[in-house]
Amino acid sequence: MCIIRYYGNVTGNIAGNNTGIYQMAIRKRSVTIIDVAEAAGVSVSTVSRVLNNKDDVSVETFQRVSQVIDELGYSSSLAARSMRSRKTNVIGLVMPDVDDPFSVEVIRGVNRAIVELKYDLLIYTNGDIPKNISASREQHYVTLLNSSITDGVIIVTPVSRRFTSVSPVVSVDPNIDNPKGPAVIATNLKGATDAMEHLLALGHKRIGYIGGRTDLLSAHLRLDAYKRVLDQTGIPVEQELIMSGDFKTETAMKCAYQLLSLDDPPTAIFASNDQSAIGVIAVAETFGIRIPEDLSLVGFDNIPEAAYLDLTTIDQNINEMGYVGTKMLFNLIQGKTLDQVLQKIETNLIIRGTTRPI
Amino acid sequence: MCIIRYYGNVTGNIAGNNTGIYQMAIRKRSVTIIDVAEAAGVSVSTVSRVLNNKDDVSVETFQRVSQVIDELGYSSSLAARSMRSRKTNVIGLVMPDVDDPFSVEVIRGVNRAIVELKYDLLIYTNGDIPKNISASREQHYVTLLNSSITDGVIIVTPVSRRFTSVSPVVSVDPNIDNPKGPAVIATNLKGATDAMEHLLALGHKRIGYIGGRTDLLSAHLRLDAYKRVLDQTGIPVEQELIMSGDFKTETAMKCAYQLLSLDDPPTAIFASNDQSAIGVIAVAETFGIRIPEDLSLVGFDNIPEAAYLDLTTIDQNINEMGYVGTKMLFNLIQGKTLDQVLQKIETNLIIRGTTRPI
DNA sequence: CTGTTAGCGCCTTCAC
DNA sequence: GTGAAGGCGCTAACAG
Repeated sequence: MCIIRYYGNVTGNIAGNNTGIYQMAIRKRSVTIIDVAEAAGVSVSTVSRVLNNKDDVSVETFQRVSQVIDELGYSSSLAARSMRSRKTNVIGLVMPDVDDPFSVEVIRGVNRAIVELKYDLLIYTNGDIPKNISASREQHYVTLLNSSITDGVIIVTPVSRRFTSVSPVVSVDPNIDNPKGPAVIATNLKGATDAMEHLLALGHKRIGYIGGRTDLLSAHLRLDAYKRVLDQTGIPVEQELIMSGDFKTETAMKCAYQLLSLDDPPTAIFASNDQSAIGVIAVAETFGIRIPEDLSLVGFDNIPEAAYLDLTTIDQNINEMGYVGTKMLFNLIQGKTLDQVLQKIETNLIIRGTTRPI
Repeated sequence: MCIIRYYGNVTGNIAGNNTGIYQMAIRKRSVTIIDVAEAAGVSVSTVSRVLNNKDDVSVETFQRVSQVIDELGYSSSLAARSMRSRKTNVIGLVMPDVDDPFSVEVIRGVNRAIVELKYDLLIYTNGDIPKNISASREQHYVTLLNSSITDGVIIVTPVSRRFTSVSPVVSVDPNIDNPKGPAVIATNLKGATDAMEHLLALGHKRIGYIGGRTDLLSAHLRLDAYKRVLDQTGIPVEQELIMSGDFKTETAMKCAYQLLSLDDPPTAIFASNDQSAIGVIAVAETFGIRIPEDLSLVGFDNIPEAAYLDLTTIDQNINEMGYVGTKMLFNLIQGKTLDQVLQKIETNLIIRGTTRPI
């Protein structure tokens, strides 16, 4: 008849767990739906109805329960809620690394969509996924969120081709050729081609290249474009002009150092991302090489810093990728079919001050 | 005897819910502990023991179960898990807005600590908390995470003085004078004082000020410092030199416009944050006013962009604030007592190229 | 319109 | 060393 609750009440507790002594009998707990029900003198299901704005509750009851909820500062447990109903109104974002301009831009784009769609956002990261990434770990994160607390997840630069999941999964900038699931993909080939053609149009013939992380598809595609464009123009591809970086400024500095130390140094450098380009700028300065007078430079990504540095680059619309991905996910959650399972986001050449005719 | 499962199996499902027709009988579900138990020919409790590394399981059983877990790609439901046991190994971060340099820096700091502590991070945001912030909403987010899926949460720039929560809560840069709970606080007064003294030391006497969001404590403290330093130096505080901004570049541009349009314009401007300083730079340019030749400029925060702009500013060590806050939270979760409930993070004056003697 | 009942997936006693 | 039973907080079906 009467529901017995074994737990003590704790408010404003800010210290750690004091389990150990009263382990079993007294345990901290927060206000539950039962507390609300008792206080309002109704059943739990009625409270649940109020919580979920069902319309089969009398106005009077609704108000009374609402008031009690307010007074008790009650807020339903996400865990319990999502265990019963598949609908949580939050979407998940699995990030390889939150400490990276690319990721931050994706977050911004996702966030923009979230606000529009009136969803909540849960970003999941273990801080250094990239260092030990694998398909199974990715699957783990997806399962963690999707089988529990989110209505769907967006995963950024995944290596997996497909995911097993109860709820929809959208990949943003997947790290494989032909993802099986819905994905937002960048046009790396076109972007890199544009960059190269821009340099060639300016009359550059000796063009250095600083590569990106070899485990990333985008890096390969950009290098492919570099080679292909040279090939098509009849300019020989020279190994000494191709450096292998890792998308980081520091490594790019070493690459730039090598390139600029060549007997016949390049008159232009295509850095496979903006952070690498930043490394080139730094090194060029120490060499007394002026940009763009002595050296033209093109980056890739168009991260916010690029504008400050007046860097010519390829805008990858990273923000838009997050935005579009979220919209796709939303449609899937709604049970709609996608017009485009693979959504391409166009790149744009942004000509700024680091390139000029030879 | 035999456990009957009413659900169908679905793998690699990427489309939306197809409930509606078989609503009750067939529902998508992921691999559960029961599936693992059946496949391994043991009971669920045994699987649970393996999952939690209990030592009362025979090596043989342990291995067999582990293998099945791998094969099935099973991963326990965060929701269900955290409903039974208080330990989830993930900490929560409640952000006012992920689309903001300050927030991004805090995330980076938290992330750094997370990696060290081998915890997982769940960042929660509804995208536009600042627009409708209130103590009750904050409490809502804290409860949402803490009563469910995290072992503790960090909340950034909260307005609440205290939180009711089962697990520990640490405030970072709280938006109130004397927070009741553990908090990491910036030394806004000292920082702003340093900025002003730097300008005075350079010989500036007419110093303009661009304020921040009036709902933020930090903005008030910085303004206080501005006035106090002038007072102590015997320079009259002039209202026409004090503009009220909102920490945003656009608004700061209007303020800068007004300041520079004065009959007797200031020779220096102290912008209450770097984003405001960026606005000043933009407007000064349109006025043909050179920085630092004609106008000295100091910002506050030292966001990454500040370095590119060669902006003299106050480094608030935002990153460190997130890091320290996370460490504090960790200690609380471990049940330890804090040496310092209020942890101050010192500010530093970073002199760059936007200030010089008058 | 409201209460009762039955689990969601998991962990934790308590038996054996 | 292992299994059975109960319940965490909640929602959804079914009665009334």
